[in-house]
Amino acid sequence: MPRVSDMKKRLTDAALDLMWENSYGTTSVDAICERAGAKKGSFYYFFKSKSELTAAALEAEWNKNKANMDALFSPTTPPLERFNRYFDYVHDRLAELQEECGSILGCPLLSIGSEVSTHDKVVRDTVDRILDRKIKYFESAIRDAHSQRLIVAPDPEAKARALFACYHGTLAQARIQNDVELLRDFKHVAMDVLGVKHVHATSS
Amino acid sequence: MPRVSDMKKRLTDAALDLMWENSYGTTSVDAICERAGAKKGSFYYFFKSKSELTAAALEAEWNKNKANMDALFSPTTPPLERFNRYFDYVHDRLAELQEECGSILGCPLLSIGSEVSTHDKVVRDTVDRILDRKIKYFESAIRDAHSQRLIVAPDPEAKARALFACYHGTLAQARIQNDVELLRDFKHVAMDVLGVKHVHATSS
DNA sequence: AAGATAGTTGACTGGTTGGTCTACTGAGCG
DNA sequence: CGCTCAGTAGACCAACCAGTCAACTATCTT
Repeated sequence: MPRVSDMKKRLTDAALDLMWENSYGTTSVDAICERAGAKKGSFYYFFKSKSELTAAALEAEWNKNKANMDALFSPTTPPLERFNRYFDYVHDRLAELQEECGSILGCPLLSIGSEVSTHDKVVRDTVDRILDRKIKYFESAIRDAHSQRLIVAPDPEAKARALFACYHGTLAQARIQNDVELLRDFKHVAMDVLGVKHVHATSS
Repeated sequence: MPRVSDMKKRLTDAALDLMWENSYGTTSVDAICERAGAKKGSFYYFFKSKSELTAAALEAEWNKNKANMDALFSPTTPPLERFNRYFDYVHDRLAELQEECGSILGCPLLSIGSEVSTHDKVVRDTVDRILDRKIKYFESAIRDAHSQRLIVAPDPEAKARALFACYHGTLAQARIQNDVELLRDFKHVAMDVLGVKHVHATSS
């Protein structure tokens, strides 16, 4: 078979970078091509539309991150510790990106998802699917914590969704205010949401 | 003074409607004009750019809602009850809008804010300012709850921010999944975040 | 009635958009 | 060598974009 090319990857990488830093709507096909060093023809050779490219980019990003998530949420780590490590990891990563590009970028799934949800079924479904997969990490950590009697969570799925939503709200807030410190405190909020008993000296 | 016109209001209303349902990026000046029944010239007579119009629209929306917020968060209402009423109100409102337009729309401030935060200072600052004002309602309710010993919240501002972020994350999630039910459960999550003791029969 | 002022009109510009199309290139296989 | 075929090139298109402008109109004041 003739010729192989890394162009597909270059295009999805470029797209994700631009959409993460800016937004889906303001990221043009031309801009994606330019950053990927591709010409229009190549773009439409690999993808039949901007929204298909976006779906592919999000899936690719997920695959890149999966191993990392698996490690952070390894069953060999105590369940509540998994959350701490995950939140630390995201905090550090976003802080790093902030130095590169000057802005807190939040979660691309959430930003892109909420931007296109009402008018792009392809991207929306992809976002939905990936979010579901991510929630599964939360869910099983919560179930483990429950079975170890660290928390009371008779409905781990609902608890996971709630915590997930809270975390993503905080990420969005951090993006808008461009303040990474909002993420530092989230660990404690998470423990509240999970219902971990406080080690406070306060009574009443 | 010659001639009065409601065009400014029609423009901000149209803009907010369109941006709420779709997004900032996909809402064109032409589309705003069409919905407002205005011509290009009128638009640029009142506003010098799309982002200035957006800022004005968000401020106008805030003013429209302020009285309502004041009532919901009235100091005459028991502090935790204020939250219940507020969450119920938003839930009902979004459910109503869903019937009209088929989608859960979330919070326009958050969607627009997170979309433009990295590249539109005017809109970003407006969003930031209004979010701050909204958090104040949470903050004073939390402070009241604390002083009535309903919760333990030595830092009401931080607690308010946390709850606010959690709520907006849930709104975003509801928008993406187009599922209003996610909001119904939030009341309980909120009580967890606030640290209200459970009335559960369950013992650890 | 006259004039000042607040608001309206729509044609126009120059650049950008997502997307199409045809001609081309180069690596590997027989 | 020459064929095949994955991948590349870039000109082209119609629609659309934000924004400009000079002419126009309606209403109030005097």
